[in-house]
Amino acid sequence: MSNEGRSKRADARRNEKTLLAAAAAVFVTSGVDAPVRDIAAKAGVGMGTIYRHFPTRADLIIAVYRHQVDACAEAGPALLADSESPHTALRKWINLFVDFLVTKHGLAEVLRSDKGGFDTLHTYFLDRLVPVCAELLDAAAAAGEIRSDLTALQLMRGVGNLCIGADDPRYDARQLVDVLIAGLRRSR
Amino acid sequence: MSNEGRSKRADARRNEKTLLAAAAAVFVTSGVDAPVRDIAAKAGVGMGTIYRHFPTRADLIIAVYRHQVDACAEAGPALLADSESPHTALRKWINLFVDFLVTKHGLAEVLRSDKGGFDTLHTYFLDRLVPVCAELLDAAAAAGEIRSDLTALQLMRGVGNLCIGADDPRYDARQLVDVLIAGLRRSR
DNA sequence: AGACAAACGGAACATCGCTCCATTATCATA
DNA sequence: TATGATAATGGAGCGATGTTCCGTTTGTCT
Repeated sequence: MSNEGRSKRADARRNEKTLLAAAAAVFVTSGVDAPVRDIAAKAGVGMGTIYRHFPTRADLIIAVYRHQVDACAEAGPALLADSESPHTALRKWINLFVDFLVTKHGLAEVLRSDKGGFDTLHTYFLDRLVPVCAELLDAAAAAGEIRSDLTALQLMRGVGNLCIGADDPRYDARQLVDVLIAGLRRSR
Repeated sequence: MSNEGRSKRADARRNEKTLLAAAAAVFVTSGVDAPVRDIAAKAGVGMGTIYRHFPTRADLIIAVYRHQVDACAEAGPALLADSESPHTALRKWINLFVDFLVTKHGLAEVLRSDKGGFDTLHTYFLDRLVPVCAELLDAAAAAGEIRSDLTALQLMRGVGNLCIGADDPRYDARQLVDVLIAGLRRSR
């Protein structure tokens, strides 16, 4: 899907690039659930073209943010190597993830749910990031720094949920995630 | 609004009861964002009737769950008096709130947002519960048991967010809330 | 150049929230 | 009890949005 190779026609490849740029632009102004028509208009293409390239909205969102998600995933092992303790590495990595989420209006909202056909999006994020999170989590648990009764999947979903509604200035998602991570510390 | 007294016509009062019952029934099967048409059909009335009695969906949801929210709010002071420590009272009260939220499909989802006209719902829950939460939070802070840099509003929103998607059996909202509350404990 | 398939565009259909007002039912009053 | 004022109803209709479908256009290959 979203083939970047030479296998498609030239106009198809061109339109895919145009669509990604248009979608990225619309996402920052109207959020990730902007009307399909708006994205099509911004790109100057018909709606059929969007659906041909990105059958579901999830596919489009994934394509737009793939690089950033990958960067976040790849930062995990590096942090683990560079930080003085696994718990610190975990905290830094989670902060990276939170920074990414809160700057994408509405992304955390649609990331949450298996509802509405956003299955693919949910699955992609989890497949890509849960293993990284698990590595950091295991390291911290092995070092005896945190409780070990929480799975990486649980933690990721919890953090994702806490980032919902971060647009509201009265709600500080970062602070709540801090509290959550503090709660991981092994008691006593 | 939603006058229960003798001031309205008999058929109006009758329809209001019918609507509340129908809405409650539909909410458990289809979630709180079930189509308005479905609720009207279930109640055997026209859609205009719904909008006359409950101008926004939030009004309907509030009317359906008002008693349970009130019960939760009133349980706060009682828990504070009965528990051995304010922190324990806070934990128990939060658990009460979480139990309420996770059993109402989709309620946490719509509770989150100022988006989509659910303002009233958000406001009602917060007006009713934040003062109670603040009392418990202040007591625990005064006892030196928890960090004091978190507002009751922040905490309530965080807990509400963590309850989103609790339908999924792989996601245990209660456990994550436990971790969050544990994170409130004053370090060292 | 010509032909063929890939890609396109946008009209058309479905769903849902919400409004509007002609019609119906209730109730105070004579 | 009959009646008229008016409270309340119901559902067609409008606008917004997601999604499909197919006649038309355009690239590419020979």
